[in-house]
Amino acid sequence: MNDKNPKPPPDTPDSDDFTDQWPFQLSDYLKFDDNQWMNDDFEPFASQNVSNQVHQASNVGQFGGGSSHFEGSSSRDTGSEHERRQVVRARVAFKTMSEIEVLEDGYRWRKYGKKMVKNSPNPRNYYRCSVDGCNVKKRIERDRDDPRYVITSYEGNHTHPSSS
DNA sequence: CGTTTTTGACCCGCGC
DNA sequence: GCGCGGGTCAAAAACG
Repeated sequence: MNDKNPKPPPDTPDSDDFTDQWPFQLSDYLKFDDNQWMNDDFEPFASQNVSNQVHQASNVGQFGGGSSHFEGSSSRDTGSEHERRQVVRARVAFKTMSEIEVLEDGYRWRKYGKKMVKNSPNPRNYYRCSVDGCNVKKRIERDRDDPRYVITSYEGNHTHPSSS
């Protein structure tokens, strides 16, 4: 299903223009679904309780790293102007085989949107960190080819300690 | 009571 | 210029 020539990732030289499009296709990430672990600096969270669900998270791909913090005040303007927020440079994709889409990672997430994927009865859930100051986003979607698989994508770095 | 969830509407970028 | 697609926010409701 993905034997087609994968488009070479632009690698995002230094442009922070990838506001809403991944350099690769999700399929590319799925490539290392349950095989490799390219941990770079990521914090392995789920290492505590994965007995029920089938584990096998995929891995993490960290690009750039670092420092990121998005500038801008914590308070958002009321639509007066477009705040140019610098997206954090951290994207992670996970493919997990579990009936539960919301895998516990030790953080509290607040759902802020649900969207139906076109051509697929699989809804896409958007989560955001509930902690004030932390702008980590989480996207959960089911594999359209294998509904039993769940694809979790993380964006950003947590700047707060985990609860448990 | 606080927080979260839920659904719809709205916005933005891009394509044609 | 308008439409499409995706993403986000917002208000109200549901829940602990």
